[in-house]
Amino acid sequence: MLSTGHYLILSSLSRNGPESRSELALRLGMSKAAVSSLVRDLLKQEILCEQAPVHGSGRPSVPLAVRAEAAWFIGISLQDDPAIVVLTDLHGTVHDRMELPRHADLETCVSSLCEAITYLRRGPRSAKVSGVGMALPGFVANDRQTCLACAALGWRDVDIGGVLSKRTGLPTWIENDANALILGEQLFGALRGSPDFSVIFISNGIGCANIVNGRLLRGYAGGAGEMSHAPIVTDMAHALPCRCGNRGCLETVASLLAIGNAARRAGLPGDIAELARLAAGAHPEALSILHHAGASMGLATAHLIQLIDPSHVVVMLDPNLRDGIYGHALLRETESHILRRPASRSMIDFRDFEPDSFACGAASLAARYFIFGPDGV
Amino acid sequence: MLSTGHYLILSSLSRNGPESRSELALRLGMSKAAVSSLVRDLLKQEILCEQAPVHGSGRPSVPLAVRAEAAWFIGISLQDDPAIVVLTDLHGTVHDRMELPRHADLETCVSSLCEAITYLRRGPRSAKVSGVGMALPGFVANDRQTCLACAALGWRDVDIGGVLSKRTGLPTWIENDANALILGEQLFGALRGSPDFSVIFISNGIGCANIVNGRLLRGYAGGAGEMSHAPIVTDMAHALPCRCGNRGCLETVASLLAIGNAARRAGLPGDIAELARLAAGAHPEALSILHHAGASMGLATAHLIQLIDPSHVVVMLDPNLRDGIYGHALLRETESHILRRPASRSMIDFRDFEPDSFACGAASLAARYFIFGPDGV
DNA sequence: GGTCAATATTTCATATCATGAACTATATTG
DNA sequence: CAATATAGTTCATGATATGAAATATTGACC
Repeated sequence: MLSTGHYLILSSLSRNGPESRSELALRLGMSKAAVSSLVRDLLKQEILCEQAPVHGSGRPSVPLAVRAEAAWFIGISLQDDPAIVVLTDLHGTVHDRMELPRHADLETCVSSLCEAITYLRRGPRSAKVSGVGMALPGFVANDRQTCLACAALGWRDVDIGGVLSKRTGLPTWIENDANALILGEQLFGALRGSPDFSVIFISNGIGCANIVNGRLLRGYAGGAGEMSHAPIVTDMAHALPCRCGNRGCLETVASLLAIGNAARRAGLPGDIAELARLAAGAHPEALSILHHAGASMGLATAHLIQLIDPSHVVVMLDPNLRDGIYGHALLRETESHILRRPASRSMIDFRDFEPDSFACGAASLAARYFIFGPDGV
Repeated sequence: MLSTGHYLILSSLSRNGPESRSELALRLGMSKAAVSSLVRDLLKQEILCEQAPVHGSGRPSVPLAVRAEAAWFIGISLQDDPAIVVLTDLHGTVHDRMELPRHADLETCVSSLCEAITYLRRGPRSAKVSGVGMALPGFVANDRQTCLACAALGWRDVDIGGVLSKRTGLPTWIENDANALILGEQLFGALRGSPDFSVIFISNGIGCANIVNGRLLRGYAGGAGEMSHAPIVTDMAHALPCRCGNRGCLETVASLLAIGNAARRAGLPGDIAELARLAAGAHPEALSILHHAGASMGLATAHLIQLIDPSHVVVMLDPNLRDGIYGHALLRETESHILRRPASRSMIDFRDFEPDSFACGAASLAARYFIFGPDGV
């Protein structure tokens, strides 16, 4: 069994990349003796490995790294249809994947997922698969087991975590899709280790999550990051009703669904790629719709930046939108509404929608437990 | 010297109020033996005291409490002119206070403050004064010593903490005014121990700070909570220029200064109390100005709630505004733009502006160190 | 090539700290 | 008064981190 000390080492190596025993001791404020002994255990258990020595003056230091093959994880995304199930290693690399229809019926859903999991666990790795994570578009209880509400699947108070855990015999964690995404980014992604950043994704809906002080910002009722229903259109003459009951929410103008609807209302094609092509050809209505959507998104992003002050905002969206007037309006509107920062670089990183992002984030939920331990250092 | 264990006990008692040794052991997950021994030390050092036994069945339990007189703190507010200096005990009760002119000149400012501190430290308490905290309207560096920028005082990169510390011989912490306010509320106030809440104050400027996951949300560059420059007026025909260089910021419509300016532009008195009186008498222009200001404040508050999801939002403002159309518009606009929560109670707590709030918050910065220890448990 | 200085890592006796079990203390209840 | 229940203490024990000294492994310099 691993102790708190072991987990400290593991999480530091995972966050900060390979480091020698001496560097670890310095960073963690522990004695070299303690680190040495803890590392010995982790090497014996083949969780860490030694890398090629680094030569300086004096005895070379031996960087220690987390072994990718030390543990494997299953990640499930119900964010969209089809559902995606992946098998990742401890570095978040996907080694195998499956797509299957997303079933709303709990029993059908669980059986098809379990079948996929059994398939992905085949072979010698089986014993080292350490947990399952699931991302879904909805609210999840604090126990990270129960889905409190999921409009897309029609679920209410569904103990999907408990059921999966019982059927697979593996510990299981459930998360909201945006939260899973940012937790994956924090553990595996380019922004690994950054203590303050945000992720926004724009698809049929709009999702947002924030890491602050190195931890996920959940809020009092788990509703933090609900950018999607930010009151953006305040001119009530133009505010559209939203499914949440209010009017003028961000998602009524800036989501793919909203853009498609607006286009159809104007007699244009509802398909995003086609609409973007029209806009690129200077079609005035298409330009207007996409500009309004992008600027609204930018305004909401400015609110986010002013309130939360992240170091980066990762924005995942369709390349057609990113490269056209939507992306341009988003950037311009954001930057014109935030206080000038000393670093003049843009803090917005566009990123393509990659199909496995959510499933990877889901797998990271289980990996997190392996790396940070039961107390979540 | 106190160990981590001692600070665990101290912070638990401070957060959760008096508890017996057994209750502490349960809450902190420590053995009764450990708690017993740690408490013994703290009693001997007169940091804790035993309260009257509570009788149940079996041996009565002895609640332990933090002794208010165990330590004293100096709190300085430069939030407004005059500056305020208070002496508080470990419970945040003000025992003595002084007001003095707020000097922009560093040397004059420091000398007058030191004089006040010397005066407040007179008498037998002197030895138990453990630290100094200061709140000022500006940006503070991460070391909590240097004021990076303060428009009201014209300061830039002023090591006010270092100077005060050297002159008084006491450890000193500097904070932004809103941050000091919320940290005081977290340590001493009614919301003590709540892990997710926000504080907004409305005076000549607008300040905001948030506690999330039990910690202050500072953001990447210390700029979190900058609600004051949230882009609220998006209709550029009506957006007023703001001192930050943008247009339509919240503070150009909702701050006392902005309200006064708007009133004067309309040929009305700039004084808030008088304006409120006119509005109460149904003066249409006064009503319009105050409604617009309050609704703007409410819109920004809705953004805050949607993004951060606090359990409470404490709003400190002039009673004249709270009880009139401003407060009403603020509440209505906020509630009409947030997702319905299961608990239908309002999450907004109005509170009067009390003159010593900021100085008390400042004192809490030093008290925090005494209670949580150097590692800030 | 040999020696020295520099740095990394390990060893080990020791100090610290929390624990569990047994014990003591002090109440209520009948 | 005995039985019962809960609070708090004592103490031997075990786990864990520590500091200092020893060992290991290199580059630099003569």
